[in-house]
Amino acid sequence: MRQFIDFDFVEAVVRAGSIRKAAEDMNITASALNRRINRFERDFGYEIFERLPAGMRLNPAGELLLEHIRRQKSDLARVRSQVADLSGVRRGHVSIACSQALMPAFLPKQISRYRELHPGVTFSVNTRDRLAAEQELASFASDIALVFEPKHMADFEVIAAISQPIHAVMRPDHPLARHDVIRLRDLSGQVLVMPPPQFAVRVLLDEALKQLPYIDVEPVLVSESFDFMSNYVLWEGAVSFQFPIGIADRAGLVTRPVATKDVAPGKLLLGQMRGRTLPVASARFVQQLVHAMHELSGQSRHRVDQT
Amino acid sequence: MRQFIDFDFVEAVVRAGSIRKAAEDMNITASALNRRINRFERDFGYEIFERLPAGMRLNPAGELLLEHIRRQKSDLARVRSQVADLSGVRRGHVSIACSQALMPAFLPKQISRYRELHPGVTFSVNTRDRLAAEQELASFASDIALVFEPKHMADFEVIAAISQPIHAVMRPDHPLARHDVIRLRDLSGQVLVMPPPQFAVRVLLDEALKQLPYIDVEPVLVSESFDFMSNYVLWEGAVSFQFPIGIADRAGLVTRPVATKDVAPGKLLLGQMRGRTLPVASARFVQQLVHAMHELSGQSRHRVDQT
DNA sequence: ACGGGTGGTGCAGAAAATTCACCGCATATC
DNA sequence: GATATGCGGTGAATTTTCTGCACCACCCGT
Repeated sequence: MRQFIDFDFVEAVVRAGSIRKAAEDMNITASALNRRINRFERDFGYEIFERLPAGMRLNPAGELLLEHIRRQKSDLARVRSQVADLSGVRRGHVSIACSQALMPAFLPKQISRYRELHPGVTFSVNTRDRLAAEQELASFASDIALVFEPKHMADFEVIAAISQPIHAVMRPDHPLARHDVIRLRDLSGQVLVMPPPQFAVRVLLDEALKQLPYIDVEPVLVSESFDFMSNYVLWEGAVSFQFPIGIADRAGLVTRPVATKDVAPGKLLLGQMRGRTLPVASARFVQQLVHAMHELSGQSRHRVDQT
Repeated sequence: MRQFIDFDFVEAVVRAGSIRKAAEDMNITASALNRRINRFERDFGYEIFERLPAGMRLNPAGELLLEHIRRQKSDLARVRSQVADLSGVRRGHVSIACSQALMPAFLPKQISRYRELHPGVTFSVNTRDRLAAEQELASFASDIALVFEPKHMADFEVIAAISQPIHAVMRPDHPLARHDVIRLRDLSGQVLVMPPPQFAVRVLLDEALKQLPYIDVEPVLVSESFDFMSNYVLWEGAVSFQFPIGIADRAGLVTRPVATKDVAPGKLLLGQMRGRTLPVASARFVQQLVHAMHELSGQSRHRVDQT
């Protein structure tokens, strides 16, 4: 879009930190960029950059403006997507920030199902922790987020939530595999594999273990990758943990729920930027996700009731 | 702002209905305007105008885009006002759509008081009925609305509300002037002056009169102008009606409240476009209005309690 | 058939943006 | 303390973009 070229230049300067670097990024002379920025500030009525010897930094006014620019662009994208929908083209792009557990099965399945209906829609999916996901929503870098136990920030609007009891992952020949439900005390003395302390699975486990200080449970292996942890369990007869939504059916591994009276279930939250109107494609996909989550929630509740 | 020139041109074409007329309005050649519009549509990716033999009309995509343009401009104005506030300039503009009753005393007083603190802030005030006021909010033509008994539409967000018992307006020598409170039955046989049926005062009176069909009350004079009605009462010994907020102290006229058990009081509502973040100047003025309305409500309630 | 309205186009000249060459300045570096 | 490097800013020439003019094809009501 021709009109937002000045906005683009402002953003480039913010990113690069100096006019000369930004000019190089944008394939333009520093001189020309300098003039554009100065003219823009004159038009806008206020300076938006601090001129430091080392380069340019946004001042508070600039921060406000940058926020406006981002909101504005995002809104235009929404309008364009609605217009596309109007002419029956069904195009668009959906960007998602989510936690690891959605990667093995849930999101691939949902996205492929959605693309069967609307092949014109493209996706970007990135793993982000609770905090990073929320920041991406706030900066309009992602449309929707799907994370466990996010710190509830003001800008995070929860669209749907489901409860996910933690499951233990092990080989079929593991002694605990005979249990239908794993109690916390069963873990005493077992070889355990866990994610680092800030991960939702670990937070919930640690919280529960604080109640039973006499039990000896220390992970022998800590990793940020659930994929790696699952693979490791195949080799040493160890026990790993994961939310059921993150468990891909894999030969050689079985999963057993951990009793929810021992360990509180994790909350998976689907969220967006508060007050934002999502583009058509994203809004549709959110609808599908909400539906899928409700189904899942019904199933898991059913399973829990059986135990 | 340099960047929104294309938006301005689009709006001009929408207003004028044809490129040639719009070109004249914008002091530019039709040829140049035509190119701009075509280039814009090419950049945007979709046609936004229908080319008719008679001229140009927005298509649905264009409607969507126009809405975006308006929202966008309004948001930029808000950002600019916030920035101005940041640098301590205290500038800005407040546009108000309100009913007649606010014109004689309330708004002049409030605006002058506000401008004593912030002389840099300018105002525009227009009388609008309930429906038109809400439409102005929705199209961002007005920041705030102050109307009686608006039809509650989805986009109208009520910020504050006060109750206003209807008052009768008459000369001091009128027989009813001896009463402290006017009962509905007292009006029987009097010479009455009323606004047309859609006005809030009239709606409330008609509603009350339906309960007492045996009373003979028909206005001898109907006018849309409360100012005119008040003036007329000075000449013929008639009775007119108005909300107390709309009554300017005027020599030769007295007002008496109509008993609220006979006629329901009117509701004066202060509102804005739902979900919108108002510019700093408007937001401040709204705060002042809310305060003033609360004070007024306290007074009137006090007065009502006395009766 | 006509006159007045519409949007659209080729081309020459006007206007605006970009480039290139510099300047002054503050900060690192030796 | 001299030097080198990076920064933002400016003047003049050049390139790109845009505008204005004349004109076309079209539709409509008379």
